[in-house]
Parts: sequence; C-alpha cells; structure tokens
Amino acid sequence: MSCEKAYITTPIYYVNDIAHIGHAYTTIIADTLARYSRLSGLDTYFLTGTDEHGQKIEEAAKARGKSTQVYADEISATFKNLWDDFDISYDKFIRTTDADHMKGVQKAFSTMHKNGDIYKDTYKGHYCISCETFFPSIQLVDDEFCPECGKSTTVVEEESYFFRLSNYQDKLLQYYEEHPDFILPRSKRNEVIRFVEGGLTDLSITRTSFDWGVKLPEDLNDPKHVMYVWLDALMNYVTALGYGTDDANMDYWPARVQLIGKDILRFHAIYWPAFLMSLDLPLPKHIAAHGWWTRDGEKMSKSKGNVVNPREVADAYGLDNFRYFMLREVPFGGDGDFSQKALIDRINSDLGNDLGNLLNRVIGMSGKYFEGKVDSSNVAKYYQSELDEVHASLDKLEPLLFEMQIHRYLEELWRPLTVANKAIDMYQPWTLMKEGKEEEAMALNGLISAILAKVSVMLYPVMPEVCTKISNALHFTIDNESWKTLAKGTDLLAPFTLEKIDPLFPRIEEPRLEQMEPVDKKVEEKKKKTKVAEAVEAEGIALIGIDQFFQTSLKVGTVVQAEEVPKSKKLLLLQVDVGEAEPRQVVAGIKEWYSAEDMLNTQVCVVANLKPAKLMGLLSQGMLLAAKDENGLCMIRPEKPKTAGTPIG
RNA sequence: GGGUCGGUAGCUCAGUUGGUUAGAGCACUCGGCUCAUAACCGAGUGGUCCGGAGUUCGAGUCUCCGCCGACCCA
Repeated sequence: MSCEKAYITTPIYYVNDIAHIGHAYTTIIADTLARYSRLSGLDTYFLTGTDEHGQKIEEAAKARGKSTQVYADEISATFKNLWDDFDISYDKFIRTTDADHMKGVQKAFSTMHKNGDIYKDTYKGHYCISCETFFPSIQLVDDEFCPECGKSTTVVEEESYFFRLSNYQDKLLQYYEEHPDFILPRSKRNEVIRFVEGGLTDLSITRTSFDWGVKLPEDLNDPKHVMYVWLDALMNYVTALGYGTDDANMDYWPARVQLIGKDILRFHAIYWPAFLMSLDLPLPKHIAAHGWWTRDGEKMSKSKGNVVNPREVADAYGLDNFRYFMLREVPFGGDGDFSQKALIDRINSDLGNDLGNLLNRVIGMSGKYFEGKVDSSNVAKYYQSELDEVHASLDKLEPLLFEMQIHRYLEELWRPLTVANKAIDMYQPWTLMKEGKEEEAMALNGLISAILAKVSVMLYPVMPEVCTKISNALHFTIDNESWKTLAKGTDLLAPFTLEKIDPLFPRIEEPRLEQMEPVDKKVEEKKKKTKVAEAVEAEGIALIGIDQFFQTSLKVGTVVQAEEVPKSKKLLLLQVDVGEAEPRQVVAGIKEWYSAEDMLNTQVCVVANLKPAKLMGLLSQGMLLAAKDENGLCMIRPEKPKTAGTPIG
C-alpha cells in the first residue's frame, strides 16, 4: 500500500503497577483511533508496550526475591494479556528491555552527543527513589521528605550526562506558536507554553546510582552510567519503528497522534520534542492528554480500595459497552467519573433504547409484514429528507474524531438513530400496511436498515464486536469499502433477509459488581415510590433485587478445627470445610459467646465469596452468619446436618 | 506566592469573529403510538449564563476586580 500513513501510540506503561481503568482508557482511545484510521483506508501502525527500566523496578524485583528481568517479564505480560483479552488492535507491543529498543536508544544518545547536545557534569540533588525524581532542597518537606509521595529522600551527588534542553527553549516556543493544535486539548497548551517561557534548565539524562537501564554507547567508554528513564522511555516511539537498527518502519514517523495521561504532559510536550529536534526528526502531529477517572466522585487509590479494575467491569457489563461508556461519558481532557449508575444509564438509554431497540423494531416490522425481506429500492423516493439529515450528521463526524472530541462524535452519531425512530412514528408502517401502501412500508424498513448500517460502520471503531453483529444481521461487511459507500457516501443496502437476533443490549436493572455505591438521592426517591420500600427504609436498609442477593455465595460449612486467637478477646480461628479441596480459614469475632470447643465439629453458614481480609495478621477467607441482640450472639446453623458446601439460597 | 483552565437548566455539557425569544442529552410531568428491550414520538416544567463594575446601540461572549473549583509551578 502506498497510501497515507497513520502512526498512533499509547504511552508505554510502567511495570510497577497493575493495569487500572486509566491504562485501559488510554489504550481504548488509541485503539478506537487506530481502528477508525484503518477503516478509512490509512496505512495504520498502532503501538503500545511497557516501560521496564529504573531503580524502582530493580528494587521491587529484589523485594520479591526475583531477578529483575523475570519480574519485568511477569508484569509486562499482565498488560499484554489484558490488551489481548480486550482485543486491542496493536501492531507492536514494545518493551524497553527489547534488544532493538536499547540499541536504538544508544544510537539516539550518540547522535545527540555528536550534535553537541550532550555534555558531562555533576549533579547534586535530593532524590526520591519512589518518584524517580530529583527535588531542590526548598521543595522538600521538613528538609528531607519527598513533596510528592512523602517518603524520605537521599542526597545524591553524582556524575551525570546532561541534555542541553536550554538550547531548545526558543525553538519549542516557535513550534507551539506555529502548531496551535500540537498539544490537545487546547486548554493544556498555555500551561506548557508558560512553563517553557519560565526558562528551561538542562536535563540530567544518566544515572550511576543503579544498574537496571540502558548503558551508554560503548565508544563513550563510561560503563557506570545508565540512561535516565525518560530518555529511554520516550525513545520507544521511534525505536519501535526500527530507529537506530533497521529503520524498517520509520516511514510511519511522525506520529499522527500520541495519547498520554495529563500527568506526563511535560515530558511529551517539552522533552520529547526537544529530543526529536536534536535528532533531526520531525515532531508528532498531536500530543493528546486525557484526564483522570474518579470513582463515584472520589479519587481512586489503593488505600481506599476503590480502584476500578477494567477487567471486572468488562466482564460484568461487556467490553464494548465499557468502551462506549468511557468514550461517551467524558469530554476529552477532562476528568471522568466512573459509577455503575452512570454506566448502566448509558447502556440502557443510549445503547438499549436508541440503538438496540431500533434494530429490534426493524426486525419486528420486516418479519411481520415482509417475512424478513428488506428492499431499499424506493427509499429515496419516499424518504429523501430523512436521508439528507442522516448524511449531514455523518459528514460532521470525522473532524470531531481528529480533534479528539470523541464524546461529541458519539453524540452526533446518535442523531441518525433519532431520525430513524422519529420516522417510524411519523410514517406509521402499521397504518401504511392497513392502507395497502406496502411499497412505502418496505422503503421505510430500507431506510431504517440503511441508517443502522451507516451508524454501525462509524460506531465500529468504538464498539467492534457489537457492530459486527449488526452488520451480520444486515448482511453487509464493515470495511473500507462500506466506509466509503455507506458512511461517507450515500449508498443504501442491497436487498437482504433480516433474521431475528437476540437483543444486543438487554436491560440492566441492578448493578452487577458488588461494591459500595454512594447514597444517591435520586435512587432513594425512586424507592420511596413503593410503600414497602418506605417501610424498609425506616430501618435504613435499601431494597435489593434477587440478582443482588445471589451475588452473595452462602454455603453450609463444617468446623473441622477451632482455636483461640492469642491476645484477642473476641476472635476465634476456625478451619471450615465448605466442600472445597482445603478447608477455609475463617477468623470469627465470637469468642465472647462461643469457645473453641463449642464450635468444633458443628455446622455453620459461611459467606463464601467475601474478599479475604486480615484480622490481627491472620487471613480470613469468609464470614459466619450470626444474629446478635441485647442478650448476646448466636450462630445461624442448618436445622439438620447438611453436606459441607451445600449452597444456601 | 506566580500561573493555566473552568464556573451556563436538577445532573453532564455545547454555545463559532459580541447581534433577534440561550441549546443538547439524561432526569421529571403530561399526551400520543403499538413495529420494538415499559422501549419510541410529541409537548411542557426548568436558566439574575458565579458575583460586581465597565466598554458598546447591543455582553454568556470583550476589559477590570472579587468569590469558588481543578490543575501546573515555586
């Protein structure tokens, strides 16, 4: 193919963390852009990968008693597996520990050195190992602690190579001026410009304090230095294309868009372009920085335990639905809030009511009136104005995507669906049929089918699986050809027979993940509408559906071993057989009412899918049911002996 | 302390170079329809466009001063 090229990248993810919703968000945006790009006929290359060097990784591996490489391999694989399971359409998964990459970075270092942009000096500063950042002493908290993470810093004075970033101040400013949409969203642009205007200091780009990194080129004969993570990491975007080795794919450079989170904007909007200038390489078209996700309005953090696990969400609600939600919910660049309520609203309302239901309507009509046959021959004759409206919306889409306005893209993409739903109401095919106007009714089905087809082509980059189902039902294929004829052009569908398929978006009535949901006033108001709910709410307990009840796995268990937890007034340590290979260890707060002997060989009811927790250092893998009033506590037990593991419900 | 970006309907947001009665989606109320996943369509309720001053024939839009929020830097 000799056509126009498009190179799209995500950041390479640092392997000291497990993938969370933020990683998934970046990757899914990039995947969507890559898919659209391919669909529209561009020769597309999509890169993601992992960043594996640095002191933090070295230490994390040591702490786990593993070799650094083995540790990096493991974590890198968890990312790769997640993207594979998510069907992310990357063309290459780069690792900074790849031999080619390291060679490329050395080549870049040599070139910068030759160009006079690298010199050797001494660096003195307070270094935070955890953040891998130096801080000037005035920034430290109590003269010692890292202002970012609060951990203790160490004074480091070491020999270092420096990059003459100061040389690039004016060139960068000029570039920002001449390319107003280099940094997206625009609101972030001024921030960067002010920072650069404030003056740039040269950048320390090597370290001697650790070993886990790319060595300097051999001709410098300075083996104690390794490259600082940012030089190493940023270069991945070109080494992935063969920079410094075979240059095989360097014709994809410069990148069409490089997606990042807003936390790494400075590195990508300042250091990275400066490096590229030093290497005489062109700069990427766009650096696009997105915002954070919060959870139910709160920041996510490991300590709060409210980190959204993308795999869990996708499993519970469907991968395509999750993709749609993330891209539709948040204006690009802004922070987004994840809540099950918002997700369910999007699925039921946008996807189910507007899109899924529309497909069902046309299945119903064509089935009832025409044995499933759909023929578009007379669509233009009766419904030209509807077609015009649809095409007008479709024409607005592409620029929105290029400007990273994906939420607006999806909003606009929904207009044709409204046109379709409106048309059914306005022309009332059931009336047309009664009046014998079969041609008009048939044409209306042709119109609806065409709209669904056009929308599904443009929605495909966001929801590939669902749109493939739609295109199968409508007997066409989503590819560059149909993108040209249906989505960009005004073609309609060839005659086909529409078979009934299962609803694409079954209504979701209840949250599917167990977790703390905030008390939502609107939900409360709804519940107040039923009297029963009022009675229950008086006790402060919300009503749940049967599905929610069955999210709790309750089982009969037999206590096979029981002992007191030393130094604890309340706790007993029990081993409970719940019909699994090994008994479960359960720490129960019942010692005030039951002794270890009381419990031994008795049967109990166990909550079997509770998250394991540690109590006084002991792992507890379940909870026993008991009832407690002012007279004390009693166990809830089966009335007659039951086999260990028998489900309750 | 300096800077950047926001503050528009109950919620989430759009409002191009200042120009008639300020928009969309969701939510809510009422009405219609039956092909459809109690979905769909229509109508309606709902806004001192953060506050104040100014420029102008005219300000959500421009200027200045405040207040609130997010973030960047010191």
